[in-house]
Amino acid sequence: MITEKFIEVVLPLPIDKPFHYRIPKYLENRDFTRVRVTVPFGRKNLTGYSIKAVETPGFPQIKDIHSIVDENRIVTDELLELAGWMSRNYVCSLGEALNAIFPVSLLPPKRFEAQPRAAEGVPGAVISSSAWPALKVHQAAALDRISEALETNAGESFLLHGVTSSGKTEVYLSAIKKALEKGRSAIFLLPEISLTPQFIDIIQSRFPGVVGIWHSKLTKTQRYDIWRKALDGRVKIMLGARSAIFAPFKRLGIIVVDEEHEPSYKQETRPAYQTRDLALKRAKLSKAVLILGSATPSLESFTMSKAGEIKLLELPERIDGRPLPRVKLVDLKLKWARSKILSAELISAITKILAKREQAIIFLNRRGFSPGIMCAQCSEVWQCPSCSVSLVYHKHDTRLACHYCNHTQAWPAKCPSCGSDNVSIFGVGTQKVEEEIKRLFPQGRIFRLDRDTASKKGVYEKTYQDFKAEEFDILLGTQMIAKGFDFPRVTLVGVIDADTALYQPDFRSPERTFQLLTQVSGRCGRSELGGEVIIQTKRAEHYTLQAAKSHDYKVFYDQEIALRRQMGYPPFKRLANIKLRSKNEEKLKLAAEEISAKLIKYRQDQKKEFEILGPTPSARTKIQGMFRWQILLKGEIDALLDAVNACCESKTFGGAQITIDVDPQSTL
DNA sequence: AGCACGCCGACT
DNA sequence: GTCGGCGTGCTC
Repeated sequence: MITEKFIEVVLPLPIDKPFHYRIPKYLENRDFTRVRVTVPFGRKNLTGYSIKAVETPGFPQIKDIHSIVDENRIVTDELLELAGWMSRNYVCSLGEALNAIFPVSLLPPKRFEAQPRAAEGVPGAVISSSAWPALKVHQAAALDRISEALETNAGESFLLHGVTSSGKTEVYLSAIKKALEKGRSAIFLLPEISLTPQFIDIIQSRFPGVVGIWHSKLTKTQRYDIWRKALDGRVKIMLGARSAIFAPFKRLGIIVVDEEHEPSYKQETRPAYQTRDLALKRAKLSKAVLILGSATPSLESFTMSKAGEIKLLELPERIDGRPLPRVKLVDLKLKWARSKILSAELISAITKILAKREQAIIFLNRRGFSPGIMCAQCSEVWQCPSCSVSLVYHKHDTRLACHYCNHTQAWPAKCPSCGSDNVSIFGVGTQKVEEEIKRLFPQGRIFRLDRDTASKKGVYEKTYQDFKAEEFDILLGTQMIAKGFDFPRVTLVGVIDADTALYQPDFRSPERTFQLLTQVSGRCGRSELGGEVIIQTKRAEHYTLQAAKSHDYKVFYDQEIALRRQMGYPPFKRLANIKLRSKNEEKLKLAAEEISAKLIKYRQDQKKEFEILGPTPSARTKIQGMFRWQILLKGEIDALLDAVNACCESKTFGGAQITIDVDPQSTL
């Protein structure tokens, strides 16, 4: 009798169990372990991962495998372990984790031709000898420490803390060069917005022919081509946003996570991983060196460096030796002069730079004209009908717009609740600031860059070029002007309102505000012209603003970490947010209460320790017609994961959809 | 995740 | 009488 062979396959579905298939006779001498296979599942075919061979089928009605996708084993021990870690830590199935690492969308295109493999490990062969500037003393010291770690091969991790323009990039590039000289590969992660053509040019000129650029606009064929080249060694450096952490290198030597504090490193969709933590885990597994770099490290990373889990490397000086710009906090509790938006100090600073033919960047983290519309009679505030947020008045089309969905409506002639026609706007958005600057400085040339003006393709790049060419004097905008822009003639940065970001009801608000203020401040004083930053606030005494004023990360860290400890927030305790959504508000509330009761019972029965905060309606109770509630768990990570696994096993509950966010970026 | 099956409300 | 809502359960 012929013995049949079976394999265990995990599928990219939220089902945490393997399925069994028979290996058909014509495929019986192929190696099936750790390759992608296409299998019949229900009434269609799915591509999954064959994990191991099994002798007996675990199911009576077993089906045959349809086909094999990969010629050779792709799922290495390291990456299988990484997938297992993701599955537990981000509460997803093994198949979902594997699908993040080896996407089933990365299938060989129909017309894909295999190319010859590159000779691996030719030291120095792929590195350009020109254009490598000499390192300054702090940079060289940091590089020495990293080079040592590359030698010892112990999977060491570093936090490279360097002020704006301290030359972190040259340290990264030199460290990558060392890794490549040892025949190993490199992953270089950036927040999506920092992946600019200028930076791509630099890295490609230093490492000609071996850099793979991994970004969201690649076609399927380009994506597969780069991935394939990384797999067989023709690409040695993968440069990209968070998903580049999964580059399939077999001899990974170094991982760089630049701007490691950036919230975009947290994936918001399933599996909701934190790239930074994944990088730490992958570096350990591959015995690779990890460099986390930032001018304003996340509280998590800096705390790890204090505990010695990662080594702190510091670049305390600007590369050009120039001082950081002078920061002035303008207290808005004091009298207004000629404007209700711009303080006398900011007006006089703008006047000066216009006279000197220099440039200014004005920052406000809110687009639109006015973020609130209120009835003066009965205080009714206009909200989006499908999202529980205020509508924002946009002056150019005199409409009210929701910033969470695409709803817009006409300006209300009368208040729907009291009939009064005394409807007024309050608050300030970028459009209103633009109007105000134009009123005060009719001679000044100003451009506003926010999601409304930059929605068309090429506007962002053109604005950059035009501002650089001094086609206008004042660049006004939101978050998107805070990062990466380097203009030598910008000598003034104005922050219209530091308070809204600071007083968001979220535990990370001070951290985000400090990071943002440090970042926008870094936009000026980048040349011999010097620079000044003016921050408008009603809370000038706040430690976050005081620390931003003195450019002192450590002062900020000490204050903020004391609060985190006192309140039991990360990194001292961890969070897991159980998010529930439903169209039916009543059912949602009941489901949330029932899950909460289950959690309380579990905690009692198992004698576990963690806090259960809620259930409560989420800060934005309704988004696009869906009501949202949440239960926030706080405690040791293992206790949280066990509790979530025990109490929220199904994806729906009482008509509500459940998603679990481990280490949420924000609790809003 | 899909997709089928199944059981209750308002329509030609 | 049926069309269709979404609640539940299954997929090797």
